[in-house]
Amino acid sequence: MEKQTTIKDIARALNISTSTVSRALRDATDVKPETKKAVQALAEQLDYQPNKLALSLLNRQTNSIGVIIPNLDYVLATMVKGIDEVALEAGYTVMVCQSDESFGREIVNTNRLLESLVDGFIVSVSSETKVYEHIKKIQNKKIPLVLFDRVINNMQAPKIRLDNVDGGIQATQHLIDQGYKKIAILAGPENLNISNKRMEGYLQTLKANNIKFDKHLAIHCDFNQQYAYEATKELIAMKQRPDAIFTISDRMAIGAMLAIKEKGLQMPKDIGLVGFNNEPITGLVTPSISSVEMYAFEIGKATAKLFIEMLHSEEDMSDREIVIKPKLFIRESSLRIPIKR
Amino acid sequence: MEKQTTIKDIARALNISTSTVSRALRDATDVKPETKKAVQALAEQLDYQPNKLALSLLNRQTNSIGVIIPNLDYVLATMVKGIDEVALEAGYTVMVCQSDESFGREIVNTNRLLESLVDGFIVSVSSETKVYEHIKKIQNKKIPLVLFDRVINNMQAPKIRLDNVDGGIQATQHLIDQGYKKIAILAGPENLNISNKRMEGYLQTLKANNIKFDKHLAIHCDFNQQYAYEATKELIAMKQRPDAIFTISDRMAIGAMLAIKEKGLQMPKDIGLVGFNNEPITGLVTPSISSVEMYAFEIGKATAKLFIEMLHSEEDMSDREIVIKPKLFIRESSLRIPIKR
DNA sequence: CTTAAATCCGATAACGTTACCGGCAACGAA
DNA sequence: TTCGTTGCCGGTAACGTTATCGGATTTAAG
Repeated sequence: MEKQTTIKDIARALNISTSTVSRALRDATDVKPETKKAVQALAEQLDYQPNKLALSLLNRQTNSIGVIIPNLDYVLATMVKGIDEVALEAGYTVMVCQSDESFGREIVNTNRLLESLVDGFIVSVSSETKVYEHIKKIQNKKIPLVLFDRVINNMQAPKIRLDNVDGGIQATQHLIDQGYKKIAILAGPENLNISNKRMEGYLQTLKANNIKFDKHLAIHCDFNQQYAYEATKELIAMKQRPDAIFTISDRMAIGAMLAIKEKGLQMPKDIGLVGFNNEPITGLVTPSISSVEMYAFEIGKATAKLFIEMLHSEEDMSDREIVIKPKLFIRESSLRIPIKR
Repeated sequence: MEKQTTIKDIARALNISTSTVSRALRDATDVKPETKKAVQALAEQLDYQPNKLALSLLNRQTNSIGVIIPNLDYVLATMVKGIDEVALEAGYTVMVCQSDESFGREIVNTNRLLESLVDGFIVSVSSETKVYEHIKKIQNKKIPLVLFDRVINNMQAPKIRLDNVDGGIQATQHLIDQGYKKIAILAGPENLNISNKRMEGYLQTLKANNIKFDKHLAIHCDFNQQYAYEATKELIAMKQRPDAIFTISDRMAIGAMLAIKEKGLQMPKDIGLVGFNNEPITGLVTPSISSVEMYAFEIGKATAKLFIEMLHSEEDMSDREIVIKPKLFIRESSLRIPIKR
């Protein structure tokens, strides 16, 4: 990597001062038109590009956003796409750091970006993360922070998230409406808030419909297809097996589907299934799987918008919370009774 | 965002010079132990973090890598994961910019990162990209560049890519071995190199097996499920319809599968299907779809390794080309004759 | 012809950090 | 006592850029 052309090179070549070059390039008023032209021509010729580093150092802003996420699966990749789009539009560059669900890597990533490389943070915490010192550190340094999707509940920061309780309600109520009586739930890790909220919706709905909660029908397992497959095998091996399963992700729904098929049970007749995320795959498998759409792209865009608003506003926004409503998409896996309109 | 503590703050507080503080923090030899301790203690207390911007400006290196990719679908997200892992290990931060397959956004992203924000580039071009001026600009400025996956053929730069021709050969030969006679191909956009190479493998294999190429059986369509669905509908509506389809992505294979099912044809009996990428979904749909594994994670890691080697070496590496061998995973969609071992 | 205003430009400091050089003590040796 | 040698520290310049101020020259106005 060789030395890039700088304002000094241009100044030297034209025998003028760097100040004048700087002004000429920014098309300031107090530069003679000829000088301006000469400078701009030479800049063009030498392929001059201003050094952002120097500018950032001077202005104390980098015009870049640090995005900390646990992985790049379908949902988060979609959210990042939304963030990216809005950020690009607003002139910001996005630095995406994925922790691969590792607490340690989340901390490393955060610290790296903290070294004055970004103007602020957009964070979704990993499933391993139970302690939030590294996030609090961002706040202590008064650096703008927005939480999204996997938000931290008792943290004073703007948040954008899905109404996960409502998602749980929609899924569960739908299964009840379809005549399912023993509804199991495959939840995620116990400390994962989005999972717990979806389960809360499930519990609320059972109660509202006077169905007693059977704790054997609620299984926490890792956010992954294989575990869901195992867990489902256990569920449907019970003497009083459930007649429906609500999984809090589509990956898990796929795992459940595999176990159900293997056992030779029919969906939706013998057993109903509802997933979460509404990934494209849910419409492609047989039977197609009902799933709760979480509008990931919109959440991403809303997050970036809120973040940029925060950067430009003096107002304290730490109480802001944007909650997106999910929507159940009903497909074959849970539709026993035709929907009336 | 408030002012962060700097070396000056510490110097002022302890009534010493910034030079001494700097040395004390770097644990240099020529500082009195007491001074050193005092400085380090105060730095700890004030949560001092060195300003990377200032360092980068001084050392002319940022320790970050710009990654330009067309999207964040399964394959590229997996590759990015690989890049990320190696880069993190080596102390680099990765800036991922996706162009969303837009030529314009690719240029914007490149220029943004060019403003001295990254030490080099890892690039996979968008499917829209037919002109490479923005990439050449990187090279003109003598900034390290590595191309991966969707490489640019006639560009003098290190490349890491899949042996796409071989992937095409494996898929096509397998279909021929399974007794399919009229094998169609769903290719991507016409200027997309990876697509053309896979097709080249297809053509070579036909020739090697003395099968005449029928140009009506080769369809170029957008890299997407919907178009593949439409194209397949046309293919199987032909009077002499193909008895097998090779699609150059799994997304397209899914589209083809939907069209085939809709028509009531059976896989693998009536029609065989082979996809590309070996996405998890191929093993989950019914029938499961044979697909060519491209080892995306390994490609990502190899790319980052080569890139970092390039940064630290004086040697000209622009002739380097790492080619990864793909491997066909045979599943239900194309298996008519049991494989003998 | 003088004065005020307009036009154009350069010097300087600053952003945060480190490399480099030089200086001042204190100390031991001659 | 004198002279080098350490040990410790401070000053300065530099990375690339811009904001600010002030100065010089030209132009316009009286």
